[in-house]
Amino acid sequence: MFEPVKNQRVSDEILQQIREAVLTGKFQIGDRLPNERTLAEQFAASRTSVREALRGLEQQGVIYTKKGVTGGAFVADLDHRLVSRSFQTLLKLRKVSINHIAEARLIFEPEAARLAALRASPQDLNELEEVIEKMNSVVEAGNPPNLFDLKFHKLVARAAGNPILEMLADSMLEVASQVISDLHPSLEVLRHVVKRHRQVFEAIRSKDGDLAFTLMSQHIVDVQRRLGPANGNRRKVRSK
Amino acid sequence: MFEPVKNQRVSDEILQQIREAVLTGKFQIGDRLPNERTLAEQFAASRTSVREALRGLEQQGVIYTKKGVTGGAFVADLDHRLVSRSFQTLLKLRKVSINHIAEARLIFEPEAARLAALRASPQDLNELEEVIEKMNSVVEAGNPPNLFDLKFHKLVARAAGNPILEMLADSMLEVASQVISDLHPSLEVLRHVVKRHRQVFEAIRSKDGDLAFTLMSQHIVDVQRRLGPANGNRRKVRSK
DNA sequence: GCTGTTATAATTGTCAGTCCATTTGACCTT
DNA sequence: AAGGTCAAATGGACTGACAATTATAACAGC
Repeated sequence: MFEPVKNQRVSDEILQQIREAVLTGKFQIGDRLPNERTLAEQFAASRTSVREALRGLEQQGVIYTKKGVTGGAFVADLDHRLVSRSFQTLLKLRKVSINHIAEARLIFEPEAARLAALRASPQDLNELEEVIEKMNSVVEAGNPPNLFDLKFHKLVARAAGNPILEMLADSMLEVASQVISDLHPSLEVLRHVVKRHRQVFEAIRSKDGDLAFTLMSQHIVDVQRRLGPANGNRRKVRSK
Repeated sequence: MFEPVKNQRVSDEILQQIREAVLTGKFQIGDRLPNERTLAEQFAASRTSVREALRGLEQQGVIYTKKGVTGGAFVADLDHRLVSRSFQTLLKLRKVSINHIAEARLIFEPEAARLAALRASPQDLNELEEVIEKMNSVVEAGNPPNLFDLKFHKLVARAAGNPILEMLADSMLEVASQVISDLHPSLEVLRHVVKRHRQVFEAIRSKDGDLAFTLMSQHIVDVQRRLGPANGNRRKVRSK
């Protein structure tokens, strides 16, 4: 019924005002905010409070800061990573199991592959191919290819042209990859993964959405099956 | 090739360390962190830097602070609201459209319904039924039922037994529902929604996953079709 | 014995001021 | 020209002090 009269910290009030100014376009992407001392003066507050506000905005991804004479606080170009980061924190803190992630991936990634087949730009295709080849050479050199494996899946999600799918992929893969890389898969397994990536890529390139969907599905189930023995209770559902 | 030797702010280093400690469970939800002066001492840094770190963690939703003698920084029980908020920020900045949300819903909600049919507990079923009836009476009384509509979809996601789906539903639906409620749907439309919810519920209760999937799919497409005319540029892809 | 009031201590919140570090561009020297 | 030096602007860090808030303990009055 009644609102708290005034309880906010000074730094919160400042944060709010700057955030609003940025969100309503009073500052454009890349614009530099007034320097800390000026802001403190304008808000009739101490530099300390201004700085605390700026740290908060930085964490929100709204601004970034640079040092030096040309430095200052600049308006950042917000993208889906903003959501990704908070979602990741949530996943980590809530200790979501690897099985839950696998299940969610199995829902999203095949659809992402299907959409990618319909929407991928030439540049998307180039990047996909490039990352597959990189993974291949790293694998053949006997090194762990986690990063490129990850990147492939992220690129597919990006090619799907829906930032929500992209942010989902980013969040879940980031969390899952830590677990997966701990398994130290064999050379044979890794070669198979590369092969699968190539197949998915070909399906996307030839705009065969259904095929891309199916292949991605199989790929994820494959990898998941390999993880399976390590943690028992997967796929007990679906059997119906 | 070479990494930057050391560039981080003191406050960032502190933020990182505390965040890690919380994420790895060294501090449990509700635990109180040492007070600012102690932290400053432990990190061999000033209180200012510690405070900047705390402001950052607060924005991440990892901690919250209270004043007074029993006050301090406490590990927060992170929930979806943070993700929702960043979602809404992106929506405001038009980095995400309502169509993207619709597309994502169409991917995961039917699957959630299928899983719910297989996994829903008796209590889930009770709650689902209850919320449908509530929505029905609100609709018949001529009031807007946004909250109960929302709740139904969230409950389905929860009944699916995968916290990731639940978090997603919580974050995305919040945003979607605002847009939908702005359309002030007619009594007729609302009655139809209630009917559809009942059908989905029946499918879940009778453990018919495929039926639940199909019905939920249709339901979302239905609602989406009604939104369609209001904002032109949906489905412009796919046509190729 | 209960109730309301008053100290008191712990803690965050805020401030002003100082100095340091980094970065860039202007100026100067060779 | 090339390279070095210096000055200025800016964020980064620290210090010490005080204010505001909150729970608890002690106390006074009835």
